[in-house]
Order: sequence, then structure tokens, then C-alpha cells
Amino acid sequence: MTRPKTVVEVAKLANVSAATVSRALNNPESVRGELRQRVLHAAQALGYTSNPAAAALRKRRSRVIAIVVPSLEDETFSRMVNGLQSVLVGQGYASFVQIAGFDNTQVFETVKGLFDRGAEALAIVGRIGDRRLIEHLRLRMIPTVAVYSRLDDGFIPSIGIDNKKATAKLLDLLLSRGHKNIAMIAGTTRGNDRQQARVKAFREIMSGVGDTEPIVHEIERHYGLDDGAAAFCATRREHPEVTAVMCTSHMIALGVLSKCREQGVRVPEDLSVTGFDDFSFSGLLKPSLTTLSVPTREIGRLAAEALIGKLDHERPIQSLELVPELMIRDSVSRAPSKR
Amino acid sequence: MTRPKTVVEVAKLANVSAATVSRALNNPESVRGELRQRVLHAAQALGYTSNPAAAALRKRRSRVIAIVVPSLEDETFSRMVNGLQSVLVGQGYASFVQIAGFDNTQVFETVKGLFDRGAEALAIVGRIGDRRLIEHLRLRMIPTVAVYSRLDDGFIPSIGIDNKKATAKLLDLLLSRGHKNIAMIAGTTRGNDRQQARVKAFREIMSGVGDTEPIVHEIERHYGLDDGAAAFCATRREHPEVTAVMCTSHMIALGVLSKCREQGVRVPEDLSVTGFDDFSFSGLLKPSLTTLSVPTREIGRLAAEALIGKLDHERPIQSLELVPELMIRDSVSRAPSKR
DNA sequence: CTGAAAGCGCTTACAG
DNA sequence: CTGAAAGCGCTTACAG
Repeated sequence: MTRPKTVVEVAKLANVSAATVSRALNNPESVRGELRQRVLHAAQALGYTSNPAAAALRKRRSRVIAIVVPSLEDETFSRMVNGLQSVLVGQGYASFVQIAGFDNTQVFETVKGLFDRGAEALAIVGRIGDRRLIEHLRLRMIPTVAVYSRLDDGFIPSIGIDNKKATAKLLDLLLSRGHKNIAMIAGTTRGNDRQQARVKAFREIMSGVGDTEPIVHEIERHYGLDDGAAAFCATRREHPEVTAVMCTSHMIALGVLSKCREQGVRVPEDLSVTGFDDFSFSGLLKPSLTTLSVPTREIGRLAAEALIGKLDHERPIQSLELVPELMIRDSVSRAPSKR
Repeated sequence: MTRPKTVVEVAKLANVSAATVSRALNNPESVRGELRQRVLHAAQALGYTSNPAAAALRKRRSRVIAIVVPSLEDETFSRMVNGLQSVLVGQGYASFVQIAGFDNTQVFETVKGLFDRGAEALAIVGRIGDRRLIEHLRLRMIPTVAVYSRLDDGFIPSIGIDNKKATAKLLDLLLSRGHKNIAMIAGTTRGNDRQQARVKAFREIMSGVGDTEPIVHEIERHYGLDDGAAAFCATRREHPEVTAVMCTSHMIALGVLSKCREQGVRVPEDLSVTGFDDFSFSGLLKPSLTTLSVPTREIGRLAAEALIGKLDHERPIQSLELVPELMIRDSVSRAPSKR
């Protein structure tokens, strides 16, 4: 077990001071050509690598960013991480990527663990619902950006879409095709601004439209395919008049589609179905799913640029609103004229 | 901009030495009850958080692990990260997660960046094809485990499946259903042990079976849906006798399925199709896809335990072979008896 | 059980 | 352009 080499050892071999070694390595122009060569050779010969902890301690900079996502199973957030890293890597940043679940009210411990390990900035999906974390960020002035949703928040800037407008866009499509009895199947709204905004928008718009109260089925726990399917059965039992179902996630939508197939409900002839967040296979399903495509890779890229701008150049972080694209596919058709 | 508090400041407020603060925080039993309380209160009052760089420098431990995956778009690897983190978080480890592409021959710079930022161990998908990285790991004795594939490697332990056996399993299914003219559509094998092993296994087995040379179409660059579709067209043009297509990734399989649908090729009546790596939607496609399910979450969990065992208890890392499960679904049927 | 002191390895004013 | 020296904040033998 050979201990890693240090600047001092390199300095000795190159016959210079430790300071010069540091300079030659980090700021080559500041060292005369010949010396620089000697140092570089010595470092090479010894297989020197800088000790990041020592450098971070001295510089008070770690060049490490914390990325917190609800899940990575979801292409949506994977693409966002991809966008973030595509920028970060080129700028000499590494990133902790932490999966933290969908409930942002209890994320303090998890996120703090990343700061305790040196992260100096944070990109987190969605609104932070945990007071302790907000306080921590504020006190330590940690550069932070909330991604995916554009949120109105006095303190934390955000880069993403307006879930309310997005929901309206999707709903408008259904309304324009003559649907009136529309149900929403949503995931649990606890600590999840996306679900909250979508449900709220749906309720607001529908309360002026249908014959009944807006029909919303909120799945209690975190939702998978099966939960979507079960919620669909319940909704249909209670509201047989429904001709269109809006699902607030694609997992839910897939659950509904599979149940429809199983029960012989024809989509879109008998029932129109929409999802949320496009994914590679949306167009391959049968019927192919109508969804809203959120540009998460782009959001990630912009968030990374904003954080780096702040860290490296003291540039303030600007909130940005992006616009999702409506992907109209065969799972939506005109409402049946008579039931 | 208030500078973070230090042990010295906590010590002052609690009227003890810095050493005692450190002990009270890290090793509470070693400090008498009353003192401990005083320190904890003082730390609380000042909002003290330990400086991770300083601790890491002194302890020569960072409790940070590097996880390197080809992609996260792929549920396969997302699930693996999930498995890794499910163990790591509980043990006080954070993880860099780095997306590095599928070619493991040029990963040195990327991975080194993680070590340069404090990672002290590595979990990497697949065989490391980069000599410089192998040398770096060896010289610095960095605990490493290759995940996904069980590889024969003198130096780096691995946890995963045997891709050769896995391919044989899938191929046996097709052979047992009477298929003789089977084509494989593979992704580029460059720096990718999975693709290499699958192609090799296919060639070996098929060279004893069909009337012709084994039919393998290797997609040159990294493969998406479209590449799978294009490769399928080419294969079918050159080999109209083919009754079954083995795809070495699910993206390729989906590309093939979509092309079949477009061209009116009935699956599985006219053509059987298999994928690799099961994913949530495999059973929802029409036809639902026959694949092999690799337990990547479990692999991740085992890898995390192995690395922690090594780091915290000097326990050597054991290689492990896991067995993938064959998911037989409707995309495979008996070979047509006459063409 | 507690404290004084050394030192982890690096970078950066400060001199020259 | 280069070096000697200080110090980042923590932990841990070493004494007592």
C-alpha cells in the first residue's frame, strides 16, 4: 500500500518549491517554460494526483453539485440528469445524483448528506416542501435551482414549465374534440408540486364545464402501473359517463391503457386517454399515447449553466419558463356523439 | 455572507477544546454526558456543520463512491443505481453518478475526474477497456467492482450475469420452437462486453445449426429505435428466409417491432422477435416482448455491499454470478412450418 | 475523560 | 517568476 504522492514529493524531485508545483499544475502560464516542464515530468514520473480534499479545504471550493431527483426509473428525470451532466462535465464539475422519492416535504436529511460531503450547489426537482432545507440553503447561501416546474418562490429560482398552463393545453385538446365528461387520474399530491398544479388546474377549468363536479381520482401512495389500472376501474364504475381520462403521469396512463385492453374498452373509440411527459415508447404503444412533452434535457442544461454562472462568475440565477410540446397521437379522438 | 462555523467556535461557546467537540460529534460515547450536551447545544446554536473537505483530508476517507453507467435513459441502469443507492445512503455514503456512454475503452478521463473530486471506490457497468484506468485503479488500490456482467478478470471483481449463458437461454427458446433461420441484430460491440458476449455466443451456437453462416447485423454506432428499424430492413432484404430475430437491446427490439407494424409483418405469426433486459412496458406492447430480465437492482445492492465491506471492514470483494430470468411473452411463436 | 499539539496536502498572499 | 510560510478545518495519537 503505497501512499499517494504529494506536491512536496513532486517538488523535491523537480527541485522546486511546493508552491511552484501547485502553480505549474493549476496555472501553467504563471511558471516559466523550463520549470513547468520539469514539474510536469516529475509529476508524471511519480504518478502524482492532487488530493481533492486538501485542495477543496484550501480553496473553499469543491466543484461538486448535488442533483436530487424523485426517481431515475423515469426517463423524464434521467434525461434531465443527462442535460445537467452534459454541461457540468465540460466545466470540471462532478455531481452527486441522489434519488429521493416524490415527496419533497421530507428531504432535508438526504440533501444535507450531500452538502456534508462537499456539494456546493443544488439542483432539485420540484418545489422544496421542507422548511429545514430551505432554512439551511438560506443560511449558507447555497446556490440552488428548482427544476422541472417554473414555481413562484421568493427565494429559490426555478427553471421549468408551468404545470397549470400545460394541463390547460391538454385539457383544451379534449374539450375541443367535444369531450365534456372528463376524469383526471392523478398521483399523490403530497410534497409534489407537479401533481398539485395539475389537479388544481383541472378542477378550476372543469368546474365551469361539465354537468358534475370535476372528477378527480387521486392515487394515495406512489403510483405504478397497477395503481393506474385500479384507479381507472374505480373511476369508470362511479362515472360510466366519462369519455376521456387525463392521466398526470405516463405510468398511470399505461396502467389505464393496459386495463382498457384487458376489458375490451376501445381506445380512442370508446375512450380517449392522455398522459404526461413524453417518453421514447409513447408513439410505439397501441394506441400511441397523446401526451405533453416536457423538455427536461434542455431544462437540465439551463440549470447547469445557471449554477455554474453563479459559482464561477457570481452571476445571479434567473428563473426561466419553458414551454412543453403537445404530442397528439391516436389515443384521443372526438367524443362519441351519443352514449 | 457569513462564513460557516468551525469546531473552534463551537469549542469556545461550549468552553471545551476542539478535540472534545470533534469527539462529541463523531464518537459521542467517548465524551461524558454533561460535556456532550454542552457541545451539542453549542453546535446547534451556531448552526455548525462539519467541513467535509477538512474531515476527509484528515481521515483520508471521503465516503464517496463513483458510479459509472453508460446511460440512464435505460431503465436497466437506473434500477441499478437505485439498488446501489438504497444501500449506500443508509451507510453514510454519497455517490457520484456519471453517465459515460457505452464505449468503455475511453473512460479514463471521465472516471479520473471523479477520483479527483474525492471518490474512493468505483462501481462501473461492464468491462473496463481502458488500460490507463485499470493501471490507475491498480496503483492506487481503489476498491472497484464491475457490474452487470460477470467477467473473467484477474484483477477487477465483477457482479452480474453471464451474457453468454443468457444469450444461449434465449436462443434455446427459439430453437426449441423450431426456428432455424435466426438473425441477430446487435449494437456496436466497441468497448461493450455485453454486446461482444452476446454476438459471440450467437455465432458459436448458430454455426452448428442453420443452413447458412450465422446472420449477425451489427449496428455501427450507438443504437436508437431508428437504427434497429433500419438494421431490420437490411437484414430482411438480404435474408428473407429469417423467421426469428434476436435483438441484443430493447431499443433495437422496439425499432424492429415498430418497423414490423409499419410494413405489415405480423409478429409473432410471420416473425418472432426477442429483446434483452426487461423493462416496465415489455408486457404492455402489442405484441408483448419476449426478453431476458437482468436483476440490475439486486446487482446494484450487492455491489454496494461489497464496496462498503471493503472500505469499512477490509473484507475482500467477491465476484458473484446472478441468473437472469427468461420472460416468455407473445412476440415468440413456433416457426412457420412452410415458407 | 479531556486538552494541547501536530499534521493531513494543498494554495495563496507576501516578499523578493 | 519563484520560494518560505501560513493556514484552510478537522481528527487523533499522545499525555495526563
